[in-house]
Amino acid sequence: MTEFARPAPVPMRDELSPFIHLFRRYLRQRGLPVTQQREVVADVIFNSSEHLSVEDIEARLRTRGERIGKATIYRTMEILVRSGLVEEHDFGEGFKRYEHLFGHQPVHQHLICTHCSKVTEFQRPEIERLQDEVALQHGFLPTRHRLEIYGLCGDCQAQGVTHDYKGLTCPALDVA
Amino acid sequence: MTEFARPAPVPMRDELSPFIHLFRRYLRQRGLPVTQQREVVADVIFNSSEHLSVEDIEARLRTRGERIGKATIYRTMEILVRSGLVEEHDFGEGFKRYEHLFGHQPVHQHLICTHCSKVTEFQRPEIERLQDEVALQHGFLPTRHRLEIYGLCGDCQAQGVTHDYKGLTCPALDVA
DNA sequence: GTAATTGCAAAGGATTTGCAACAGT
DNA sequence: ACTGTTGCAAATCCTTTGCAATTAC
Repeated sequence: MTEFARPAPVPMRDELSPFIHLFRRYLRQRGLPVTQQREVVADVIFNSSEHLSVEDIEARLRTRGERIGKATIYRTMEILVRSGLVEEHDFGEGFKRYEHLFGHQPVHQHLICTHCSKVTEFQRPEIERLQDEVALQHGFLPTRHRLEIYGLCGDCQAQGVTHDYKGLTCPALDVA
Repeated sequence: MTEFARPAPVPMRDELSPFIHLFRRYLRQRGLPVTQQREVVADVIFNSSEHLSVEDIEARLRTRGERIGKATIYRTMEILVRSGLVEEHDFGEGFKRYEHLFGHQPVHQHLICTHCSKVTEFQRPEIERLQDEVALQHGFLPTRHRLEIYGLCGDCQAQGVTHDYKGLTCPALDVA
């Protein structure tokens, strides 16, 4: 039941995200071949508003009937990140996640549910100021920052999920 | 020249960090054996004000003349984190770093040099407020947050180091 | 046609796990 | 004595890399 005829195993160029043009343009500017694999991988990212792992991307490609090697996905992500069209995240899960930068605030932060891994974005412009202030105080030349808040999302709370043990340990408070 | 007689290959109990008592106490409370390996590994962390990787810890153990398996270090770090005496960090380097929590502000943030990996700590209490505010707005139940600022430390700037390409890409700005 | 990409499988690095020998209580 | 730990090696997970076949230009 995993393999059966799909309407359009190879998606038509016209059905790809309009943002694909930006990626094609970037590739041409660098003299890099615009391959079908690169287009489809980029399209998966461009069509998702989530923070996808390489495994997620693979799964969506499979759903589309595409069979693209994992190495190609990794190599394409590298180019996409370098192009500035996609951002790489490491939420401490042991693997990376990717997010396109269209329709987002140019700088934003993340709320990460430690139970269901859902990621919600928010923006607090004062972080930018704070970064510059702190950097100045320490003679630091800042390039980027990351603010992440971990906890339980509303859905998980509604389902009665309680906190993991994280932070709930009882540190020994006085010397024995 | 790596192997020669060391004064005290096995450190005496009395020379261990006074904080070791806290760890012993934690272990006893749980009915876990207080082993020499656990004590020495904990002592390495307790005696360093840096953010150590498992490899760093191994190196320091070697310097002390201790020969402790990597698996034991990993297993001990797990207990130390659970005890609340040590905090685990993931600065996106592909491995974890550990820091003890004595003599630190209970909550603090990090400045990370992308060139020499030096970590500087700072504290901005307003982050706490911000976390709670943002969480409230999104129906989130926060447990912890992380604010990290990446860039070049003063030393590296003084040595004439310039930024990596990170953030210096030129995203295609208009549709082709 | 030529140069770069693809896909596979092997390599790599960090971390984990299985298991027999061993240490702590 | 009994239970849990240690250390080694093998296994696992994510990611990178080498190389012959293939594709873009």
